[in-house]
This record gives sequence, structure tokens and C-alpha cells, in this order.
Amino acid sequence: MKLTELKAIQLAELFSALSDASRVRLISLLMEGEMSVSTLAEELKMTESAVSHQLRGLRQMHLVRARKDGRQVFYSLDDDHVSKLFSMGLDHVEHG
Amino acid sequence: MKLTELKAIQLAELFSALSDASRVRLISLLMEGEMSVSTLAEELKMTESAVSHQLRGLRQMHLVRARKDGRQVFYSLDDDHVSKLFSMGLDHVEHG
DNA sequence: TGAATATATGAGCAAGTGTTCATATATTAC
DNA sequence: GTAATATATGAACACTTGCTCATATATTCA
Repeated sequence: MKLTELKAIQLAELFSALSDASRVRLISLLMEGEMSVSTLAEELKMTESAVSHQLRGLRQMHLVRARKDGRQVFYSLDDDHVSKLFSMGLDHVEHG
Repeated sequence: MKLTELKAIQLAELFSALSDASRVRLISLLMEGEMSVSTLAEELKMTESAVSHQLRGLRQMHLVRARKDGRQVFYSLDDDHVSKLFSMGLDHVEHG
């Protein structure tokens, strides 16, 4: 296996993206399609600020993508690996 | 998708297991086979205490299993979902 | 232009995490 | 029995994280 320290860190960072319930629900919503910050905030019952902060992190990891339309910003998943990880994790939680 | 809050939390907890570089390297080692705490500590250049603390968490999540032999305790993966998640994550990191 | 709306950002803080260090427990050897 | 070894555990502490609140930026509309 011989995992370098760098890759261990990168792996940990990737899994950190899904290591918080708010982000898990956020990504779960984005799996249905792109969504604006305010819609996400409403669905998740979080403030728009909190959602925006989380999206920033996910954006920096290139896990979500932003599309600006007028004064709204629509986010979508920028990576199908993440939805695959998500689905596999969900499978484990449900029938593990 | 309709993710309940409970499942979001459980998913987040699962991914949290891999959200730290030490644990990632620990699990990576255990993918090669069972290993004692002291061997793990030596390989990872961590104290045995730190390794033991981490293993405790993984044990509580049923991700690793302990087998006692004399005064040594050998740990192994207790869940193939985790190695699958690991491999998928590594794939993303390497050719994402 | 100025007001209203949508999102982003920075500071601050409470809660959580991963480590170290000291100590406890369990097993083996003498 | 005592000493030595392997692991586990609890407390303490530095560091990180995710939030709120205030403020900034960008866009639309009057």
C-alpha cells in the first residue's frame, strides 16, 4: 500500500469534506441538482452565512462549482467521485 | 435523496473515521493485515498511547477488531466498506 | 443616484479533536 | 510474590472547526 504522508493528508482532507452532518446534507441536496445559496439555507435550516462558509470550503476543494446568475449563485457538484463516496457510505450506514 | 438527520450524522461519523491523516495511515497499514499496537506505533512513528487512543475510536465504530494474544493486541479491519471507501478516495486523490 | 437583495467574508467564540504525559490494568517471566 | 512488558485510559492542553454577528461586495430596480 505504501501511502506517502502527502497522500494521507490529501485523503484525510477529502474525507473531511463529508465529516460533518451539515456538509453531508448539503452535498445530498446538491446531488439532486444545482441550487442557490438561499434555497440551500432554507432547506437545511441554516443561515445563509453558515451555508456560504461551508460552500467556500467545498469550493476550495473543487468539490462544488459555482455559477452566478444575477445576484444569485447556483452551486452544483463538481466531482462525481464525491457522490460515489457518498452513496457507498450511505450503503454502509443503511445495511452495514 | 431525502436524507434524515440521523443518517446525515451517521454518514458524517463514518467519514470522520478517515478525516485524519494518522487514521488514514493506520487504516492503510491494517489493509495489509492485522498488526499489533506497538508495530503500528513504530510504523507510524506515533506513541503507542496515541495509536491506542485512535484505535479505541475506530473500535467503537466497529471499523477495526481487536484480537488479544498474550500481552499483545492485534488489530485488523472489521469492515470491508472502509477499505472500499479508502480505495475510492485514493483513486480520486491520485487521478481526480 | 440610492435602496433592496443575494452572497461573501472576517472576527470572535464555544465546542470538538488529537496529542502528550502520567497512571492503571493485564499478562508473562523470574 | 516482584519486575518487566504491552496496552488502555484519563486529564490537560494546543489546535481546529463550525457557527453567529457585523460588515463588505455585487447586482437589480426604482
